[in-house]
Amino acid sequence: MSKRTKLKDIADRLGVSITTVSRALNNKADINDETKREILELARQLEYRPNSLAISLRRNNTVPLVGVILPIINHYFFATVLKGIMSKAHLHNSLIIVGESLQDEKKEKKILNQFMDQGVSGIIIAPARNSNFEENIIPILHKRIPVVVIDRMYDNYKGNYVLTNDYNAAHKAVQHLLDNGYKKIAHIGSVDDKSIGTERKRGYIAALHQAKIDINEDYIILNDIDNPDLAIEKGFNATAKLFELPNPPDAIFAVTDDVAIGVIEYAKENNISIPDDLGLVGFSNAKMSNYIRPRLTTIEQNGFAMGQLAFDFFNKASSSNGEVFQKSFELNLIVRESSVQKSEV
Amino acid sequence: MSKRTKLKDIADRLGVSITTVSRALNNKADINDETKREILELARQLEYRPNSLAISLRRNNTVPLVGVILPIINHYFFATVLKGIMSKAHLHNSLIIVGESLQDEKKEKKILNQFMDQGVSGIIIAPARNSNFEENIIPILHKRIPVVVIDRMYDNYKGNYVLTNDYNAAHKAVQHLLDNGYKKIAHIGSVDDKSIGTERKRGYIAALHQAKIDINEDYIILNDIDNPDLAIEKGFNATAKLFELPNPPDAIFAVTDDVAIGVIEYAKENNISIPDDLGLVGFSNAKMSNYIRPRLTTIEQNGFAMGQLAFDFFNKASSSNGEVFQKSFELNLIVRESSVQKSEV
DNA sequence: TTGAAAGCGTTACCAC
DNA sequence: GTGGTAACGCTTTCAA
Repeated sequence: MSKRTKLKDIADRLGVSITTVSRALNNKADINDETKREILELARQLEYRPNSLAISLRRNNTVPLVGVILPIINHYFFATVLKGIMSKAHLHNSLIIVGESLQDEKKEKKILNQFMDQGVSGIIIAPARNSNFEENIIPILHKRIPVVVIDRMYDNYKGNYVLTNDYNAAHKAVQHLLDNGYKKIAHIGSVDDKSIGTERKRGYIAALHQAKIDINEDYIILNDIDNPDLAIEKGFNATAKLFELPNPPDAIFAVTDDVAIGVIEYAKENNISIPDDLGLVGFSNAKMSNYIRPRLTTIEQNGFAMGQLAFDFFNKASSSNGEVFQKSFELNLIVRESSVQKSEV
Repeated sequence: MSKRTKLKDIADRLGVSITTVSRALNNKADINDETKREILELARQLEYRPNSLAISLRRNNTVPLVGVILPIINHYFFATVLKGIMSKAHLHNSLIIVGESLQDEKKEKKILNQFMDQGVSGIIIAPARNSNFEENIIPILHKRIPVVVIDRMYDNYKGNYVLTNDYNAAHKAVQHLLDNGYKKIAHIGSVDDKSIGTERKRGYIAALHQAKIDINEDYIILNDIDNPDLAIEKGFNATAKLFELPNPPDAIFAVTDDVAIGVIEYAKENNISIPDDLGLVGFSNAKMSNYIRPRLTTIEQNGFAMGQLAFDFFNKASSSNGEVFQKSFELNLIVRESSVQKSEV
C-alpha cells in the first residue's frame, strides 16, 4: 500500500521546493507557466490530494461542524427536524454531520464518540429511546461543547433542549374526543420508558380523570413501535385486540399517525365506520394523514421549527457562558374527519 | 473574544512544559500526582479543549468524511437513500456530512465548495433538477476525489453513478395499463430538463408507440413538482384539466405518487371511480401509496439499496485507480388496486 | 520566479 | 518525573 502523496513528494521528484508546488496547486500568481504545468501534471499522476487537516490547522480555521444524531433518519418528523437544522446551519455557514442511532444506544454512543473525535463544535441530538443519558450525553456536557437535546427528555437534565409538550397535546386530543361525544376511549400507545410514550399516556389518563371517567386498563395497549415499517401493523393488531373485548371502545387515541393508519386499516376490513362507530385521533400530522379516508384528526408536530430553534440554541450556547436555553412547544390539534361524527356535524 | 486555550497556555501559567501538560491531560504514567491535579484543574478553568485537527494531523489519521448532497432531505426517497449511505458509512467508520440543495443549483454549488473546503474525501450527490453539471460537478472530478452521482444523470458524464432505469419503469407502467384494457392513457409529468421527468415521459411515449397508439399532446401535462408540498395540488389541477377535455382519458400515468394522490383526490371529489372509470399508476412506492384508497399501483424505488451501493462505489473508487463504477437499477411495478378494473379481476 | 523557514497544536521520542 | 525537540502536512511571510 502506497502512502498518500504530499507536497514534498512532488517537490522532490521535480527538484523544486515545496513552496513552489504549493503555489502551483493553489493557482497563485508568480509562477512559471512551464513549472506549473509540470507540477499539475505530476500531481495528477500521483493522485495528489491536499490534507485538509493540515490546511485547517495552518489557517487556524475551525469550520463549524455540528453533529446531529437522530434515531431514524427517514422518518418524516426527524427528517424535517434535520431540514430545519440545516436551513439555519446553511445561513451560518455551518456544516452538519449526521448519524443515525437506529434507537440503539450502543450505536448512539459510538457515533457520539466519532463526532467528538472529529472535533464537532456542537451536538444536537434526539436521543434513542433507550439512550443511556448518564453515560452517553452527560460526559459531553463536561467537555463543554454545546449540546441541544431534542424531542425526548430526561429527568434531571438541566441543559439546552427543544421539546414538545406531549402531555398537553395528548390531553387535548382526548378532550376533543370527549367533546365529540365519545365515552369509551382507548389508547394505543408506545412502550417508552422515557418521555414521549409516557407523556402521551399521562395526558390521556389525565383527560379521562378530569372527565371523571375510570381508567380501563384493557383499553390501554402499549407497543414497541420503534420500527416505523411495523407501526401500522402494530396499530392493526392492537385494534383487533380492542375489538375482541366484551365491551370494545368507541374511540381510540393513537400514539402516532402510523398506528392510527393501522386502526383505519382494521376498521375498513371489519366494516367499522370511522368516525361513526369509532372516533380516532393520531399524532404527528404525517403527510399521509390528510389523504387517507377518513382524513385523520391528529396533533401537528412542527419538526422544521423545532430543528431551526435547536440550531439557534446551539448557536447562542456557543457564544454564551453557560446560559441555558430551553423551549417546550405547545402542539395544535388538527381536526379532520376521523373524530367528528357526521350526525353531529 | 478570547482565544481558545491550548497546551502552551496552561504550561506557561504553571511554569511546566507542554509535554507535561499533555501527559497530564492524556492520563499518561510518569507524572507527579500533584502536578497532574494542578494541570487538570487549570485546564478546566481555562476550558481547555483539545484541537482535534492537530491531533489527527499528528496521528496521521484522516477521518474519512463523505459529503452527501440531496435536493430535498425530508423527501422519503432521498431520506431513504441517505439512510442507505449511512448504513454503509457506519460500517466503515466514515462520517457523513449532508447538505440540502433545495433544487437550487446556486445552493448546490455553495455546499459543494464548503464540502471541498472541509476536505471531504468524497462526494455523493443527487443533483438538483437544474444543476449546472458542467460547472458544479465536473470541476470536482478534476480534483480527483471520488464522486458518485445518484438518481439524475447527465449526457456525457463518464463517472460513477447509481441510477434507476426510469425509461424502462415508465414503459412498464404504461404497458401495464394497456394490458388492463385502458386505451386513452394520459401522462401527468414533470418539467424536467434532465433525466427523470424526461425519461419517464420517453418511456410513456415509447409504450404507446409500440402499441401503435397515437400520442395525444393534450394528454400530456407537465408540471413543476419541485415542491413536494405542492405536488398533490399539481396532480389535482392537472387531472381537472384532463377532464375538461372533450375526450378525457381513461387512465393516467403519474410521474410520482404525490401527483397520483392528487389524481385520486380529484376523482373522489368528482365521483370518478378508480380503477373503473380511470386507471392510475404512480411512481415511487411512497409509504402512503399502500394505504390510500384505492391502493395505488406504482413503481418501487429502492432508495436504501441505491444509497448503499453509492457508498460502496465511493469506497471502491477511493482505493482504485480511475476505475469507473456504474449501475442502473431496474424497477419493479407493484400492482395494487388503482389500475385493475374490478370487472376484469 | 523561487526557496528557506516559521508556525498552526499536538504527541512521541530521547535525554536528563 | 520532567523537558526539549522533531515531526505531522501545509501556507505564508520574507529574502534572494
